[in-house]
Amino acid sequence: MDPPSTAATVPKKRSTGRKKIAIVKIERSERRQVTFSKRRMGLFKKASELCILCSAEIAILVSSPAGKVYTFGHPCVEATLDRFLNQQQHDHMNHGGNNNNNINVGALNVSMQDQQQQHEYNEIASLLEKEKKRGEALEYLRKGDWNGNYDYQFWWDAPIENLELHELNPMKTKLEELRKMVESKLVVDDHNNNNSSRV
Amino acid sequence: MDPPSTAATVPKKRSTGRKKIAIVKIERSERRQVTFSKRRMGLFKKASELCILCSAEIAILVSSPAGKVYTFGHPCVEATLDRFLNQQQHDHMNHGGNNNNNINVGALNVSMQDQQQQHEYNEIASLLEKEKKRGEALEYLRKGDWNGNYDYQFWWDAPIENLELHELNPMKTKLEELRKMVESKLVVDDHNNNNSSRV
DNA sequence: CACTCTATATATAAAAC
DNA sequence: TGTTTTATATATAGAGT
Repeated sequence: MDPPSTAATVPKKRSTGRKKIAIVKIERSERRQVTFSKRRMGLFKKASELCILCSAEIAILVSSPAGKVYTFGHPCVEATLDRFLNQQQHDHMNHGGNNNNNINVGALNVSMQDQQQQHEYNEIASLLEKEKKRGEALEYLRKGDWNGNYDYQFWWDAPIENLELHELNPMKTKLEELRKMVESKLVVDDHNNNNSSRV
Repeated sequence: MDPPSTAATVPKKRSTGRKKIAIVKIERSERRQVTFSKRRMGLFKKASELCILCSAEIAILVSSPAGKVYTFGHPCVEATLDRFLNQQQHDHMNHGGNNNNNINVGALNVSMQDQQQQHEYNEIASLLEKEKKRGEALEYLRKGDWNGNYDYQFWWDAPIENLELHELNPMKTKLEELRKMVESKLVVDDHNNNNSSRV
């Protein structure tokens, strides 16, 4: 049902929709450029909203691989930069144990910067911890305790085809442990829920 | 499977979902704070992605109404800022010749610092993504979508303790299949290598 | 505050203009 | 590169823990 000659009337699908992409460098320069452009705008928009919604000030400097530098500022880049540099000289923020490594060499220094970055680091580290906890049930199964030396996240990730015999034994043992866990769980559940699923 | 309208047992909707908001200053300080926090994180994440995807450099400085200043930088704030501000005296990072991870004032300092820290940040961010990915699989299973059509590579990632009986049966079946695979592999290996490991 | 959950608002990857 | 369309992937507001 694809009349080549009367194509004009066919409401052709113009897109397959947004695709998921991995966050790794986009190799095709054309795509990279397009993405850069789109995302830079999106970023600036987000920044703008953040400022308005929360009465925050912001300065963003982005340099594209091409070398061009784009900036965004609210109320303006200079103002925020000034404030930032200024605060560094005073540096009276809540600095945990670090009083002021207010070095002041050159126009910039790292004093507070370090603090903040440390904070960011801590934040994301905390997130990571959380995520890890979610997989707590599996942790003990993670590779590392058994004899293999493969860099797989989980021992079962190892491609069996490539394993040596001595590596398979501990694997099998673990698998059986796992199976037992499952079985015992089944019993418990069966007991509690009177659900007669057969094993 | 239709709940007998016993109001008390009805799992109440926990949320009405995201609401559209106007981009104007949020007056309630509590909400403003929460929003600031969420969006700042989102902004930094976007920035991070932009950098990775497009090999861009970036520096973001945000001052919250509370006066705190948060920064984000890739590869680090100074590098980008410095480039923007003064191409002249960018050697401040070397601290007059001593360009290392010296510790000066205070307990923290970090001077060695940003690059290093940023690197760690990136690494941990990457790890976080990984963990999140695994977490997704867990989540689906925990939610009872075991029989769903999610194409996760590792169905066994499910935290058994939290699974329900009906979720365990298919799991067990699969575990046994897996075990058989291992066993058969053992045989092959045994045959080939004449390694008398027992199963 | 830090985190979860849900329902929705937004941001965007692709493709074509 | 700018814009528009389409189909989806993400980000998040609001409420609760």
